Amino acid sequence: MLNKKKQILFEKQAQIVTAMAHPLRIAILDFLKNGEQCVCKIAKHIGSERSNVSRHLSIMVNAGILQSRKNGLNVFYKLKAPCILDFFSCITTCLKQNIKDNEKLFNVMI
Amino acid sequence: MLNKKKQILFEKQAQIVTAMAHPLRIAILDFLKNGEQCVCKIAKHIGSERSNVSRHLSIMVNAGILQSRKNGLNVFYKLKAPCILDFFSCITTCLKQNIKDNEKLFNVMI
DNA sequence: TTACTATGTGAACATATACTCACATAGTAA
DNA sequence: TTACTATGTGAGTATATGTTCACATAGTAA
Repeated sequence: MLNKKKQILFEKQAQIVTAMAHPLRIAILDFLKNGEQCVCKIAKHIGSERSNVSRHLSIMVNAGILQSRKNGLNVFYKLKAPCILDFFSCITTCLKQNIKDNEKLFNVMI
Repeated sequence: MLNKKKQILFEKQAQIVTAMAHPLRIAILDFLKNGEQCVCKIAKHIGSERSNVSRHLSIMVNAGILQSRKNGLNVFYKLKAPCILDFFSCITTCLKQNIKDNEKLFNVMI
C-alpha cells in the first residue's frame, strides 16, 4: 500500500499534469515558448473566446506552471518552468510510437 | 490562428497528457518503473478497487503509454515509453518551485 | 467627467470523468 | 464436470470540467 507521503506527492503531481491536459492549454504553452504574451494575443492566436482563455490561463497559474505580470491594461503570461517544453518532446515520441503500432496492427488486419 | 495540423497535434498530445492526469494513474506509472506488474498486484499496491484500477489501466493503454501482456489468468502491464519517467522529474522541479513561491508569499503576509 | 479597452468571474448548462456494484468472461485446477 | 481466480465491463451515480453569456473591475485617454 502507498504511504500518505507518496499519496500526497502523486496528488500534487497530478494537479500539475492536469493543468496541461487540454488541447487549448497545450496550444497556449506552445505559444508561450518564445516569451510572454498578453491574454488578447493568446486568445487571437489560439482562436478561442477571451473569457475561456482567461480561465485556462488561471488554471495554469494556480498549478504553478505559468506566471503573470500586469502592465497597464494588459496582463502578460509566461512559462515558469521551461522544462515543461522538454516534456512535449517525450509526448511526441509516444505519438510516433503509437502511429507505428497502428501501422503494424493495420498490416496484420489486411 | 492555429492551423488544422497544429490543432490535431495538440489534441493528440492532450490525449496522452490526460492519460497521466490522475493521482492513481501516476501512482501506477511510478509502480511500473521497475518492470511489469499484474492488475491484482497493482490494485493491492495503490490500494484501490480492482475494477477501478482496470479502468485506469485501459485508459493508459488506449493512450499508448502502457502495454499489456496476457499470461494465464494474469494480465501484465508495463511502461511503453520510459521517457515518461523523466517527465516527472520536471514536475517535481515545478513542485519545489511552487513551495518556494508559497514560502515567499507567506513571508510577505506575516 | 465619459467612453473605451483588456481582463476576470458568477451563473447556467452540457459533457466528461471517477467510482462502485454486479455480472460476464476466460483461464486454472480438482 | 464444478469451483475457483483474475480480469474486464455495463449501468448508475456523483463530481469535475469546459464553454458561453453577461456583467464587473481597472486602467487609459479624451
